[in-house]
Formats: sequence, C-alpha cells, structure tokens
Amino acid sequence: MTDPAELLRERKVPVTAQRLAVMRAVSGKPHSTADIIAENVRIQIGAISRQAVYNVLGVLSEKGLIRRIQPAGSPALYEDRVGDNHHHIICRDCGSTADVDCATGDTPCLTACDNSGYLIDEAEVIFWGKCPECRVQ
Amino acid sequence: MTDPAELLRERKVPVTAQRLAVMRAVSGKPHSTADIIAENVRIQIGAISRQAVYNVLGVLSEKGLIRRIQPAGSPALYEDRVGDNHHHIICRDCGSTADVDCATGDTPCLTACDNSGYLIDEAEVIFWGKCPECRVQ
DNA sequence: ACCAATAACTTGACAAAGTCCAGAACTTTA
DNA sequence: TAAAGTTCTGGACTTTGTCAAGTTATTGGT
Repeated sequence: MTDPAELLRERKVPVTAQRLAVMRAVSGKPHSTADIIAENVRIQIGAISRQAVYNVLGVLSEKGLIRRIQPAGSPALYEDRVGDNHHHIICRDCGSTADVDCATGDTPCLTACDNSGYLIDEAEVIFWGKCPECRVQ
Repeated sequence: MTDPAELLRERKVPVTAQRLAVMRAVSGKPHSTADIIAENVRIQIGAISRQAVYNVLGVLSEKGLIRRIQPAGSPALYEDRVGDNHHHIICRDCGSTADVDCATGDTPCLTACDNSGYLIDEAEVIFWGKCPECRVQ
C-alpha cells in the first residue's frame, strides 16, 4: 500500500523512474534540498536533469505525497511525512532540522483570532534555536 | 523620541541619508521588499545602490529597529513593528500580508513541547489563506 | 570649525535557487 | 504495437542576494 508506484497510480500520476527515485530520496533523507535529492537520485538511476527534479517535487507536493518547507535563508526542503500537522525546529548554527509535535494537539496554535477577514487554510510554524550538538560548543 | 535619527544615534549607528530614507520607506509601507524600499528611497533622495539597501536593512534588523520576514516563495519583507510578538497572514493568491495578534497572549503557541534537545529562541508563525478581496472572486 | 580616522556607499562581478522553452524520449491507452 | 500525450533533457535566463575594491561621507578630537 505504501509502494511508491502504487501511490502515484492512485493519484493518476504516470509512473516514471525519475518520480520513483525522487520519492525514495525524500523518504530516505527527509529535510533534503532539491540539490541533495538530485544527487541521491543520480546514485539510484544514473542521471536526472535539474528541471525534472523540480517538476517531480512540484507534482508530488501538489498531490500531497510530499511536503515542501521553505525556511528563511535556506533553499526549500522536502519531507515525506504528510497528513499530520507537525512543525519544525531549525538550528541557527548548522541548519539541522527536526520535526516537532506540539503537545497541545494535532492542530496546535493554528487559529488566528484577529484574522483580518482572511480565510486561513494553513499555519506554518518554524522554531529557531540551537541543536544539541551546537549547544555544546 | 521616535525620530529616526535619534533611534540610530541611541544605537550608535552613524546617521546617513540612506538610512533615514530606508527607515521612512519601511515605516511608510510595511511588508515591503528590498526592491520596493529601494524605489521608495529613490523618490525620497534621488538615488541609492542596491547594496546599500541590503546593508541598511541588515544593520537595522540587527539593531532591532526593523524586522525581516521571509515567507516561502517570496523575497524578504521588512516592517517597522518590532518588540511585540505578532505574526502574519499571507494571501496565497495576491501575496498581500497582514499582521495578526494571537488572542492567547503575547507569546502565543511558542512552546515546542518535544523540542528534541534544541534550545529555542524564536518561533515564527505564518498563516496562509485568502485575503478578503481574493475571497470574493 | 577643521582634519584625520573610521565607517558607509557605489559599482560591477558573482553566486544560488529556481523558471522558461523547444525538442527528444518516454508512458499510457486503444 | 502504435498513436497521443506527458515527461524529461539541456541550455538560456531571471530573481534575489552577496563579495570585494575603491570612493565618499560621518564622526570625534583638536
């Protein structure tokens, strides 16, 4: 059921070697940049164009198979953990990224009270700080 | 007391025409990009280099005189509302940005419970949705 | 008020991340 | 298996921002 090819077919997305390899790359190393994913894919299938990487990541994000996060001062990162409402902590020093489940529930803190008439569909939360390793030094 | 030149002197930052003009531009039109700020400054004082705009915005951010926000898929935005802990709502369609005060307090929702050993110093919240104008259409 | 020291500004080249476009290769459906 | 329609490739291009060298302006002491 969690077979990548099956997931694509379920969403009527044609199955290609590039798409499968990108999905594996994202699953294998969450919070990767497009560049890192491209390198990983090249190890898997020999070659891929930059454009294809961006195309695939775009399609997968649209279809809800992966999630894109775009922290300040960093290229976009991709992860395969979707469907839950988790957030991220990013180390200011080394850039390492970790998932966070807020203890207050599965849709934590996501209600803007004075919403200025906006219709909110998503709340994005990024915590900034120091990771355990960088705290030591 | 809120005189821009005075604010700079208080922080031992030399007062220059460029800095004053950038401060006025940010105050006059919050949530502006560096580009828009540069245009505004040119109207005020005739000319400014791109580099100077970035330099000034960097210094002012460092000194806490302005705040930089970097939403996904957009260049950095700058605002002069600092010191409080407000968040932002951004329209997915037109990109318009509004401030949000969360009703739960002045440091709302900012405690990550399972922090994975990270030392958190800031929480950044961005709400995504549709602005009143784009909802109509 | 002036002059030196220091810092800021300008200019141009450069870099990273991502997009656009036209043509070749592939996947799917019939 | 073949046609139709995507997808992938490769290269040029855009946007946003940074680096570095030289010139100009601001400040603090005399």
